[in-house]
Amino acid sequence: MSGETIKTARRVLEVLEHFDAVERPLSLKEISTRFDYPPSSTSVLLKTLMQLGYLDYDRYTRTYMPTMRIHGLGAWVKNSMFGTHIIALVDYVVESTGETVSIGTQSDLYMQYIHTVPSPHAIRLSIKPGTIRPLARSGLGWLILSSRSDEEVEQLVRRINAETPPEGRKTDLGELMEIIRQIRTDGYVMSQHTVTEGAGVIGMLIPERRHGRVLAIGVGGPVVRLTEKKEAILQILRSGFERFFERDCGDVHLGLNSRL
Amino acid sequence: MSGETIKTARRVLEVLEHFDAVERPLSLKEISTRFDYPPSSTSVLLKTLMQLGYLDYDRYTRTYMPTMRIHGLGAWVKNSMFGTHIIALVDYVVESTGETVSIGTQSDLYMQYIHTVPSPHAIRLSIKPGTIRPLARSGLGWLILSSRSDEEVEQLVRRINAETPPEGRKTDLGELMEIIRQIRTDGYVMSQHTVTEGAGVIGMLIPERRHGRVLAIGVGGPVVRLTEKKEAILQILRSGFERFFERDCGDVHLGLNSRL
DNA sequence: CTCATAAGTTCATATATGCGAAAAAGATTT
DNA sequence: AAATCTTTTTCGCATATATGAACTTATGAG
Repeated sequence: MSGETIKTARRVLEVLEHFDAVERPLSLKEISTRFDYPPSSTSVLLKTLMQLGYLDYDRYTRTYMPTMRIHGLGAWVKNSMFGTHIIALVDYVVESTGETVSIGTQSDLYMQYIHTVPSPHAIRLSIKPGTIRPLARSGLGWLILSSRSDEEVEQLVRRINAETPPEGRKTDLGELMEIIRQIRTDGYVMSQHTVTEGAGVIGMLIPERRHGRVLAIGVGGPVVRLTEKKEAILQILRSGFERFFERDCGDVHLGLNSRL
Repeated sequence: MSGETIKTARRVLEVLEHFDAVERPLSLKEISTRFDYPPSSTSVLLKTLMQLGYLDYDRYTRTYMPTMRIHGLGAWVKNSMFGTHIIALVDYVVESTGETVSIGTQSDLYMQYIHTVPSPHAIRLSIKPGTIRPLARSGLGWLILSSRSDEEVEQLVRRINAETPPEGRKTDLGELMEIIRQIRTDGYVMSQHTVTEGAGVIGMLIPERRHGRVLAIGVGGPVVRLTEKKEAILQILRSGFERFFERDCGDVHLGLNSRL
């Protein structure tokens, strides 16, 4: 499974995110040091971002600062991908459970968190939107797979194993199908310690696709807290669906006919 | 003056901006065609953006879609760079003049629009935030230069001319100093047809620096409309300063002592 | 004012990336 | 089911980019 990314693409986004982290102008030196980029590479990259309109450069303080161009990006995604009702659902579940709530979808052969609202608790599961997890080895990944046909799952597992390097862990189809059958029966997933020791997720499929994508909602937090209030969380999710989705959603599985 | 940018950096931002323009999932082919990128280069780039968390990929619709990671970037810039009072000033001037209003600053050897609020008119001057203009050949550029000492202006012009390719237009210091003296006398700039035929800008220096940066506010639009209501625009700018800035701003020049 | 230090730029070379052509995979039509 | 078309991936090679060392410029300390 290739994890290689284009170095410059990664750097562009690292730099822009770093400005978000510090929230002040930065010098070439500060960025170069922070990411261990060579100064000459950093200089060319920052000049490029200035030319493209994303940064401005003050010769007198010798610092770079983002322009407002960056701020406008992606404003449409929230409504287009989630609609006001899914956003309302997420906010409702955060308020009602007190935990971090995320929306996940299948992204290539991964499960990807495409939206996250963090818990107000100081002790919280911290998930950055965009984060990817193995599709066949994460709670929401299993949940999403449970919406696919057995044949599709088999095909995906074959693909995943084909792209796994020899030293990587292969996915056992039999074990995975067992997990998926259980999820289909329960109508939800609860996974503990699967990705992060001590952390878990309780999730359900969202009874609506967006842009052809299966979406899953997950409540994440320390396993101890999740275990204590598991039944409450499930009830909150169910009542959230009733409240924010118009149609009957007694059977939240989107069916074996996943190619819509 | 080197206009070269790193190809991949440019592509990263072109792709992300294109999603904003179309507001729907896109296939590799659509992106490749839109920008005339080779398919193999497009494939690697999109996979990289997925790995970095900015896009998700749906294998079934074979389309990419941004995640919410992009949406959070730059949210702090508005308040940090402008404060609520400069934002309020801009909105007030847009409402009162009916024209596009922008904030410009010196960025390296350019004047850069770092924030823009478009006019509600259908016929409006359209300026994308981040856009750069020659410092010595634009209205807001001259305005910003008017806040520098004569010595600093001379040094900048020398630098600009050194970086101008042989076939490019050199800046005549004498002519420029004449323009700048006039602006210093008037307390504002009105430029017509300088960058875009038929378009102009009326601007004043903002009586406050942010992060060490000189800021200029400009009202842009068709020359005809600007000429008609020039005095009104100047009055609106002045009353805006009085309203949104606490200190006395009778002399909006920030002084010859520009190194604060 | 001089010297030392720090930051940023330049340039030749090494390496990563981009490209085009071919191949593979998927979808549509017959 | 087979053929055809479209989209995406693969791979060897050409080109762009990244790097390190040296140089230049700017700043701060004495």
